[in-house]
Amino acid sequence: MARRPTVYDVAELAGVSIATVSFTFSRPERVKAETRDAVLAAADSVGYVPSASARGLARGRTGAIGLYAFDYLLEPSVPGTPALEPARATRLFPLYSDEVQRGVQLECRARGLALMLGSGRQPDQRPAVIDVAGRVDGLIAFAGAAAPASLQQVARRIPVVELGGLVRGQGMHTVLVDNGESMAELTRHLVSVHGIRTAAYLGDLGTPEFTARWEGFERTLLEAGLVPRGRMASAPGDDRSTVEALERVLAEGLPDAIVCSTDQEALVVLDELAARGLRAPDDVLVTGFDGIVAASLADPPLTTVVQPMEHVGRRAVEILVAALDGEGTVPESDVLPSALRIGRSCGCS
Amino acid sequence: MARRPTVYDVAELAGVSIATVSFTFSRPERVKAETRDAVLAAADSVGYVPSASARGLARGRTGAIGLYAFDYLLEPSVPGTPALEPARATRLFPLYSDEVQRGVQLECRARGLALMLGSGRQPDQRPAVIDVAGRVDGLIAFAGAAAPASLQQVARRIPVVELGGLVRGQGMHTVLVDNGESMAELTRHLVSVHGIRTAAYLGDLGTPEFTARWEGFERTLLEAGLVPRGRMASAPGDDRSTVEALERVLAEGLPDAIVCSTDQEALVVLDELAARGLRAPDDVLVTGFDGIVAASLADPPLTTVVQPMEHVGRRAVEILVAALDGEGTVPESDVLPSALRIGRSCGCS
DNA sequence: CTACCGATGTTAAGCGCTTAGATTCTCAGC
DNA sequence: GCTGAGAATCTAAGCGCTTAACATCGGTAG
Repeated sequence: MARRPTVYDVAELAGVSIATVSFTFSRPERVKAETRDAVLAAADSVGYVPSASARGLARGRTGAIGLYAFDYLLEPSVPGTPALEPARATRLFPLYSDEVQRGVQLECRARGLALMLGSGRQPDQRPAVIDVAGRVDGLIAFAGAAAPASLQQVARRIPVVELGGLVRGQGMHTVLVDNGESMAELTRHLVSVHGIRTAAYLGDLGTPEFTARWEGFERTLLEAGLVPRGRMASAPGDDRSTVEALERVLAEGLPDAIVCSTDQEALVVLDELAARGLRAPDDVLVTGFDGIVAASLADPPLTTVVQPMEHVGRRAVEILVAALDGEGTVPESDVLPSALRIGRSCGCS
Repeated sequence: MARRPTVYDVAELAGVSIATVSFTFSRPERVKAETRDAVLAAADSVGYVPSASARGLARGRTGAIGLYAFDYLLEPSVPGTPALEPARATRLFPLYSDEVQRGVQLECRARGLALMLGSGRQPDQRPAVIDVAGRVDGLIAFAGAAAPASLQQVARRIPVVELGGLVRGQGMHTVLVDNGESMAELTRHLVSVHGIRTAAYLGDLGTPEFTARWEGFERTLLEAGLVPRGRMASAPGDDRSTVEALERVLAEGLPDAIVCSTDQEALVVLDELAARGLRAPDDVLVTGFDGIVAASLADPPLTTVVQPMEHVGRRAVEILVAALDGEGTVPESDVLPSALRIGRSCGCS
């Protein structure tokens, strides 16, 4: 590549100072029309591409926001392999985070913001989230994707939205649904409509959202005078852990219902049950949480709580922008509505 | 926000020069272990987040690559609206570009690269692709998303992969499938298996890929001794144009088959046919191209050409990285395999 | 004719980091 | 104790852009 042309090259060619070149782009009204045209012509002719690094350094802001996500650790699908049919393909994509990311993207587009994507796979030792944070004016992170301490450190400098996180201090915000109440509603459905007496729960407590789901489940059963079986540790995206959790559940004897903390886990459960000749809802009721595409494509379709994923993403961007614009009243925490979606996995027709 | 701490702050606190701070992060082996620890401790204590702008400016590279995509112009889905069922929801997401983007993302993650997303919605007047280009070390763009001239300008400075584009000059690369042959194969299927005599084509010629598809279709019909009806202009994502194209087709009389340049258009065609009391494949055969999720969820499932979308994205990143590493032999153009997928919309069982 | 003004440009001082090259330390070898 | 070679660290010159502050140039009002 040839050396990148800079403002100096453009200025020289146009016969003006570099300040004028800069003003031509940033505040055209301060430059006489003909001068402006000359500068633009010069810029075109040398192929001027302004350096965002230099601009960011000089201005103190980059004009981009960052999204820090999990590291999926997916092995690449093998080329030449026949494409999966949709019920399978959608197990991998789009998942919860993909739908949220889409909302972030759409909102960034609408606002003319560039979006920087990062995740945990950086080869170096320093926390990768710091790396992303250094590039942007505001950061959105999925709870659990970055160490809370790193996030708090970042929040001291730029506004941070931790999706599904707790607000712990200045500069931190969160967007989520009422996980506890949503899970409670789902559980009440199982109790009052389907009359379950025993229910197992699969999921972990890695983030505040997950904790709230478990608590909503537990609370509801207790309120109904039922005794929840303990929680079996299982993590979305880690099928192994889910299978093991299910095995432990089955070892205790088949409950009336298996409530999972996410759709992803519930889908694994459906598969594993099938592998053992068991079927939902005939042998046991199964439910999920999130409302991902694959949930409705499953057989039977999952009964689940649908999160407004696109809006979670959009709202996060809105909050960031508000915080960056220095609006006084940026909410720390924003709770969006979710909706119970009845499929057939809970025994409804 | 407090003023961001800089290397100077860290250096002062650790009692070293800024150079040492810098080396601590970039070449730790050049710094004595205890000094290093002191610097890291100081960095932690002040909450140091290195500025990527400054680093990028000093180093001459940013460590990020860019993806420049279409501007969907989607209106936000209204919160509180009941979620669409999957056959509908997947009409909006994930589409071709989303699947490709996913490949780009996965490959970037695997390589520890940050990914900058941009699209045409920037409020200012200068070409938005230039803006993205200024932020990254290499750029991937969907053909048709950015003006060819802008892309060529960018390619003079950083490597560019135009997905589905033509290579026009130094620094430009492309990744695509053999669109002409794939479409020909699809068309041959219609001719030889289903014995069609007349076929209409819906699509535009906006990019080299689209042109190749049309040519593959036209050529195959001619080879079979059939006379292609003319091409009706229609664009994916612009349903209005597709509906109008279909109306023009119907005005000429129902052909045996309607071949669409993309799945998105074919799905609109299925809908519109249904609205007129017509049904594929009974009344007319319909085919698509791309292999998006919605294509298999349609009723009837679309017969289509499946592109290796994830791999298109991955390959683009690989090419960029190779070009950035200055490897001698970076292919200008990379043709990936595609596969015919028979659904029921072509009349197969 | 002078003083003043707005419009248009220019000068120059950074922004926070990297990195040649210079300097200082440390310590083995004599 | 002295020397020399690395090792460790520092000095200082940018990287390309923005922008406050200042200069210039008609034109106007008094």
